[in-house]
Amino acid sequence: MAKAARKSAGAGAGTPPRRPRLTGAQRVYAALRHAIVVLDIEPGSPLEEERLCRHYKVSRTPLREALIRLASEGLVELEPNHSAKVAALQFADVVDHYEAMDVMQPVIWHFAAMRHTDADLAAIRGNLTAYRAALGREDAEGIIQCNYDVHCALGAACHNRSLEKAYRNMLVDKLRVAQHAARGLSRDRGHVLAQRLGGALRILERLVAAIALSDGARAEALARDYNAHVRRQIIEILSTSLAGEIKMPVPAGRPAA
Amino acid sequence: MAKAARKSAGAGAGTPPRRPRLTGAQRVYAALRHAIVVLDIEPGSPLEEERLCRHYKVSRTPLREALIRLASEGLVELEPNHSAKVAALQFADVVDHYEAMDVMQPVIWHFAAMRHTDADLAAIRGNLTAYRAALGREDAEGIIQCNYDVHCALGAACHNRSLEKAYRNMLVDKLRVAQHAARGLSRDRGHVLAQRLGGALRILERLVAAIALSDGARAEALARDYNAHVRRQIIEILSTSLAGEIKMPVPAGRPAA
DNA sequence: TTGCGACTAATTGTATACAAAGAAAATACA
DNA sequence: TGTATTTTCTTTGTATACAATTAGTCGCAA
Repeated sequence: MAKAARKSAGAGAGTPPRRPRLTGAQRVYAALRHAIVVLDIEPGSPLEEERLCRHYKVSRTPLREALIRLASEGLVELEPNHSAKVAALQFADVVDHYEAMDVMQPVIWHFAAMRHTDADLAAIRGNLTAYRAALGREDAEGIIQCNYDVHCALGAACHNRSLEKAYRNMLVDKLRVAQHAARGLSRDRGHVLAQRLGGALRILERLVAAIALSDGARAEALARDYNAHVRRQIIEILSTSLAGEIKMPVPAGRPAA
Repeated sequence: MAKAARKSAGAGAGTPPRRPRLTGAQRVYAALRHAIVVLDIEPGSPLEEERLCRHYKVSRTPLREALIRLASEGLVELEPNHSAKVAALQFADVVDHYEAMDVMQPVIWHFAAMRHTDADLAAIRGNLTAYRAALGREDAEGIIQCNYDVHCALGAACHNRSLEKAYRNMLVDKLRVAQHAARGLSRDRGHVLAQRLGGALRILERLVAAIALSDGARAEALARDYNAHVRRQIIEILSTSLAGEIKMPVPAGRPAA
């Protein structure tokens, strides 16, 4: 578990020959982030510093640095003089997330279609191939990670730092939502996920075609389809499989958009 | 300068009776953030830890915590084994920012109109009053801060954690852009800003009316007007007054949307 | 003069010690 | 027995010392 020090999980966004010389804080950050995202650590559970220090074999200084960075990503909650806690994902957060995605996804895909470079398109295709393979293997972990990578590549392709940053932040939530959903699926989660997300793959393949043609309007329309599809699948899984695992306060009396 | 420990610069978003018991790291974070945003510290300049420690009278541990948090906000750049640097704002960043705002602002305003509570509306009105007063005083600093507060209140009123988080991140950039622009205006910056942003105030007043009527479509339309207006004003200021101050590499060969 | 290389100084990364705040437990009292 | 208070203990916040890395300087040789 502790070796989850991916160099930079995202797509091949132009980071120069990154030195593999990682600081301890970076290692712990990556390891903790992975552990939280894949739910190796229970949401809501406290993160006592001493305990984590022993586990990751570092002192409190780099450990705290990792916690601070995770806190600003929203993955852990920090309150002065209290133990850090793994941020819990409420059902309302899932609803909010997909609503936000409904806004961002079409824009990102549109811009990606209009502004991509050849390298961007190649990166997207590469990540999509990996995603297809993961679906074929019915590898739940791989499906989720590769889907994330595809979206990172799309974010990079739209060539707007501001939008890309916002999108990447949302993708972290997406990762967590997907992991929560997958978790409710007992043993055959790979199979179920592959079933449920096969349609998503087809949409993504059409997206690549639209991007190659620089057809922004089509990409935008596909984004709406994609998001509606994925949201329905994930919400169904969450509603049926878990029902209680995730805290599910009545979706609140919010007027519909 | 070091007493810039605003309790929570944002709008009256529902934080319960915050204990005034701030940790040193929080103080330094707030002070440094303010200093960077209002350009007391030159963009690009290095932030040696020892020097800042002496200045803020804390040890390196809390200071580094502040730097890490600022780095994840994008206000400073952190590279292992090198001094932290104040992130520089390129002209391309400004362009990206307004493009992203073109996307987010209409959505935020729409949702704010549809979902606000009475308290939200009151908060927005309060912040707008402060903004109007700042314009009347021709107080550049106040204009920028109150404008920020108004937008924070709007973000809170849309009741979607995901969108609000994304919007708030963008507002930090907005702050910086505005400060950069104001900086190029020599002595009478308050007067010039008040002149240029008078139109923005009128749009915001119409927005409040639309929100009170829960008229989402109107709010959305106003957002487009508002953003177009502000972008034009700010870009004009940046183009004429500075021209060279901000690094302005040719707006890059990006295909238009 | 120029280019390379070792040395020195400065700066960051990490570990650890101590102070302070909070939580839990034990005790005293009604 | 229940509650309030004090005490103890755990856990975080901060300071500081040390290790590791980097940048700059000086010297030397081509």
